[in-house]
Amino acid sequence: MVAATRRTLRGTGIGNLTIELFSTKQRILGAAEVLFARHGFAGASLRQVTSAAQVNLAAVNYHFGSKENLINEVFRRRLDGLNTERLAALAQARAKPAYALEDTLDAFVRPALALTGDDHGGAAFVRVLARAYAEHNERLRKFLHDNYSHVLKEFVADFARFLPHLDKQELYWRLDIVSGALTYAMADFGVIKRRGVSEQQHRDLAARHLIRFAAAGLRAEG
Amino acid sequence: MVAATRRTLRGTGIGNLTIELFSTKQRILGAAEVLFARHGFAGASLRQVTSAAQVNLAAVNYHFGSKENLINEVFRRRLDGLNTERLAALAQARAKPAYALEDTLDAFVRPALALTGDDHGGAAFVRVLARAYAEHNERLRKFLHDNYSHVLKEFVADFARFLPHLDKQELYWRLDIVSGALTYAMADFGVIKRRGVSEQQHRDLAARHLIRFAAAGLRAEG
DNA sequence: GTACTATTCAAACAATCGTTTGAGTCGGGC
DNA sequence: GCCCGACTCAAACGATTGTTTGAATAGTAC
Repeated sequence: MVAATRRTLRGTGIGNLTIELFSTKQRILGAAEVLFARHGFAGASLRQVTSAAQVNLAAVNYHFGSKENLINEVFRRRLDGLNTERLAALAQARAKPAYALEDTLDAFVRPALALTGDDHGGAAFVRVLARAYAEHNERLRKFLHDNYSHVLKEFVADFARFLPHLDKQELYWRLDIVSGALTYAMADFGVIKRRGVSEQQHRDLAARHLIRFAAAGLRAEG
Repeated sequence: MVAATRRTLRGTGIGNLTIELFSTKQRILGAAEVLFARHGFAGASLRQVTSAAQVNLAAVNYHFGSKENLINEVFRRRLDGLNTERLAALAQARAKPAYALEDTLDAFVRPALALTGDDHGGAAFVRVLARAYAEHNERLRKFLHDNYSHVLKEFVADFARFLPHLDKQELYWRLDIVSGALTYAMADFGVIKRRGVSEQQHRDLAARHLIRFAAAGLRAEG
């Protein structure tokens, strides 16, 4: 119970800074990510998750306390890194001599799109993100706002600078459409079959398309 | 059992063509629509649905056979009319002397957007539609394809005509983004608070924005 | 060795799930 | 009157849900 908030220390054992790659906790998070993407938060049961992760059923409540908290941790595991990368990309974009709207969008899109290709389960997570958008779940929105609203604020500030002809309400309305559209598109991206081009090329092309698409939508006059 | 496929005849009683507005079936469909929008297909239970509809629990299986079939019928009730209107709007657009891409998009968007404002539960249904997009449910996709693919085909034909620089694969990829973005935006539209303008004005403005947005994304060169 | 904490495990918990049953109600046709 | 089909209802079905329990199993510190 109390231990649910503490950390398991395993792995190669070089002191207590060991990264826990295959711990029970991480196995659960990975399996949950895939199954939440496939069947939704309500549709995937803890028995499916623990079975896929090859851990005991009780391990979820032991390590995470509840299913709802497991959902939160599935987001936290990826979003901590993703938003750090986004902020870093944004800082880099701001330093460009000809910093433009497309660069802001690029800083937002590219780190997320990179998730869909390079690693273990990142593509599933992007689909989980799209689920979260469609869910409109109040508790989940609160969790995301509490933890990552500062990132959104940074981006909104730059969007507002590049789109001075839009009042605040109109800007939020459009950003909502754009972020929803981008998230939906990226979720599908992981599924679409590639042909003839490398994954890196395909991702670059998709990023450029999405950015042009979003920029055009944001710039369009009322 | 057998009766599940037959029709209840109630109401004012002018012959057997009576429209059943408040029948048990319609009450279930209405309640299911709202609760599926709010909690998802797996998240909303039949007990919640029948309780909200003020009908007996067994009525669902009596009239619809199963929960999955109830989900299908929730879609059918709206999509039959919606797609008829979309095809009618498309025919009208094609007759215009200066028929353009924006008119095709208008024929697609406006009937759906009209759902969010004028009637009883239409806004909820648009959110159900957005759910369906995020779900990627195979059985649901098959149902929608089996029943409404001819509508999509008509629209795709015109989009292809207006966008000859895109090959077929690229066109589908963009249409997928656009329809996902539009559906997501329209789902949110029902929730957004209006201020100072009438509902009709607000909807017109939103339609114009969405269409410009989508047209810009579709026209953007690779 | 003992003591202690962390973790795993099988088993059970009450609650809820979709579905089925069988008796009961209602209304029109004969 | 009677019958019949359509419909509603309370109750129960077995299966599955998230969660909890208490014993078993490590591994470390003393």
